[in-house]
Amino acid sequence: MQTIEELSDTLKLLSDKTRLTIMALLRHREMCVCDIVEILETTQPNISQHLKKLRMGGLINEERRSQWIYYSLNLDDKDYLKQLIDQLPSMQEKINAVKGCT
Amino acid sequence: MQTIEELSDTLKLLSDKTRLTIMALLRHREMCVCDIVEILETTQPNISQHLKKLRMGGLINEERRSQWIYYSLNLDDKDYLKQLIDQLPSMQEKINAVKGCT
DNA sequence: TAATTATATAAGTAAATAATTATATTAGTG
DNA sequence: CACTAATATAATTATTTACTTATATAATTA
Repeated sequence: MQTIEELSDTLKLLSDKTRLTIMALLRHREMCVCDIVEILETTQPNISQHLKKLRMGGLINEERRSQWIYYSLNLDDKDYLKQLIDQLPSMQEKINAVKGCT
Repeated sequence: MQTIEELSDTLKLLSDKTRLTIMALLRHREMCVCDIVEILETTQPNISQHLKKLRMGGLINEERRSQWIYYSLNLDDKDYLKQLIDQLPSMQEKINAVKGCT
């Protein structure tokens, strides 16, 4: 159970198409910023800012490994959000289509 | 399964605090516009416009009965949204606190 | 340590949108 | 039919926000 304000803030995070696509990507595997930038074909600051919002909203985890920072879903305690994310189409084709940024 | 765009549009509808509160209210029972206006303490056009968006997004039903138009949830085929709405706190106290608009 | 790669932050701009005020529509009633 | 009540629509305004461009930080490597 949460307040209406908490839930609306969370849904606001997920209601942006770019951020929702990031969540769809991370459903497949953790990714670093450059992976996401390449797949979504946008600028690095754009993705970086969206990731920051998702992280501050508690929806993703961040972990630095040398020069890369990996992001992953953080929904283990949020079943009602997992159900949402499960509605999203597979991003596997898009993931396969790029070569990786390293 | 839906497109990312469809889901983000739906979440945008639910990410507004006023609209999410309307959904929380309708979880208890169908309501006419004046009920909601009274409970949320805002203007009639404001609520009317939010209801229109929710209706056009397929999230609520509309039914006229003489001069009143009653709105109710339309989530029977959307389990992943029902779970969301179930996260919302009860509005029973707020509903009890008003006298009804008729 | 200079150069490079990956990422973050800051500032500015343009577009989207919630709320307000004013007006129109629809239905019931004397 | 005039009047009132319930609701919708239109237009305006103010706020929010996504994206861009420019710059800063952090880690790696030659």
